[in-house]
Amino acid sequence: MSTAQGARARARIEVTSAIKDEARRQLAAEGAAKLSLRAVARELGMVSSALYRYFPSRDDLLTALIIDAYDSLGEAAEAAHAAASDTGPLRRWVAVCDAVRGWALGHPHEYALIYGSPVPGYTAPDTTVRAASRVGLLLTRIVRDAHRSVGVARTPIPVELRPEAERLTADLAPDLPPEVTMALVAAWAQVYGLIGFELFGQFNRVVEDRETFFRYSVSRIAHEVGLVFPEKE
Amino acid sequence: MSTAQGARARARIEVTSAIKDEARRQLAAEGAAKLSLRAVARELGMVSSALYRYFPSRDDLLTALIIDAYDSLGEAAEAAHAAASDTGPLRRWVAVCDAVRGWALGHPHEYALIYGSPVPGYTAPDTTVRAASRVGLLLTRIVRDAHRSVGVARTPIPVELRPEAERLTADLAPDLPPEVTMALVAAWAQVYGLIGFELFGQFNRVVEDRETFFRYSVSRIAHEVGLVFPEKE
DNA sequence: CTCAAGCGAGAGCAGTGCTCTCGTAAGTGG
DNA sequence: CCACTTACGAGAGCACTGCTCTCGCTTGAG
Repeated sequence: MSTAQGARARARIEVTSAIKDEARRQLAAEGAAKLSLRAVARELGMVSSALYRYFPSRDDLLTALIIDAYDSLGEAAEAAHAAASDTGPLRRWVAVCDAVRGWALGHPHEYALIYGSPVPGYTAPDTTVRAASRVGLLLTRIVRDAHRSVGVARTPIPVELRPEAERLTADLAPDLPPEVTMALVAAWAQVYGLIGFELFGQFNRVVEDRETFFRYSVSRIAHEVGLVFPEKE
Repeated sequence: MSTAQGARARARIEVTSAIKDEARRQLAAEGAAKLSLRAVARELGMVSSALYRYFPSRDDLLTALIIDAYDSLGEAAEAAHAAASDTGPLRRWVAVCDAVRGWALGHPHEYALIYGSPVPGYTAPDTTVRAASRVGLLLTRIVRDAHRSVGVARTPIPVELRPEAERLTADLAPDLPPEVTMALVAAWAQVYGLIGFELFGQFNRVVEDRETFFRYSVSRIAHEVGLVFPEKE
């Protein structure tokens, strides 16, 4: 139904994706700030005003790129998870984190776009939310599986956090103990912190062997969410 | 020697700081992307070209703002530390982290500027490094004090990380065990991750009581660097 | 007192996002 | 099969940006 319904429509999605491709190229090359509609149009051999038939504004183009980036990152993470599906939870956890880091290093500007400072007056439309949560859901799944199979360690949480933890658990993973959901959310943020520091140069002249450092830190974070530590290397 | 050496020089530093103030205002209001030299000049009643007598380019203005932001953040952290100087290490740790988070929430655009995605082709000049490391040094000091007074817990690190950990220790805190320095660097990155996720909206519709969540998470991270956990509330 | 240096003003260049209008080509209803 | 609406590309134009260059005035050092 969506295929071959008029050459017009087909051409439209083709041009749309050509615009996104060229925009992604410029984004990767120069960063979001230097992404220019006119330059994209120029490169595609069209005039700038024509581009507005496809994206109503530069921000809309950026939003489209952001969603694609989330999806690309999510796919990379899921692929890594699938490749490690026959190993234990800890190794899968590390594999997924590694994949996220790898994607971030390979697509620094796109990573910055989705996890760095948001563009000026930008608030994420709901469309992005689903794409954005893929990695988080994946990590949740790993912990959930681990919980089902071997059980996870728990650290008590203070009373004032209990309501928060229970709401979170109900939303994310009702089958997990609240302590774990809590730690899981924090863990994901912490992994993001490690990647961000590396990517944005805060580790320059501080950490040298960043891959080893990352793997180690991420393992410790995994321990925090209850994944058993002394899993066979 | 630096005071009152010619009205010319005095006027210069006055205008320079007036420019920075107005630029900071625009930065806070609209974000780095919308900071415009011409708008700054306009607001100050001068013509845009005059501004180039003080800052050779827009990037140089931004760099100046970045250094000031680092200093402002560092001061906030150090003030919080001083205010909690008669308490235990864990509470001081939490106080400093809290101050950093507070500063970040109060200056989101400036925080984004220094810890979010770096501006386009920008590489931090050495001038910024010193200002940038103030918070890290402060956290190091807390852990170092704790180590001297009560000792800190250690978690063994894998062999492949030993050289890294030892180099790091030599650079940062020779009096600390390598396991701790290692964990400390990771901890700082993780704290940054928590703040970043909150600031950039990743906790929207996920975490509600963010202050409590942050304090708790930061306490757990403190535990990771060996600060004793069951310190009296 | 002289004179080079510092400074502000203005014009100007190349670039940007975005709007509007105008022909033309494509697909649709009669 | 033909008229008509719709989608689209081109072009001109507006307001804005960072940045450069030149021109005079002011200032402070020699």
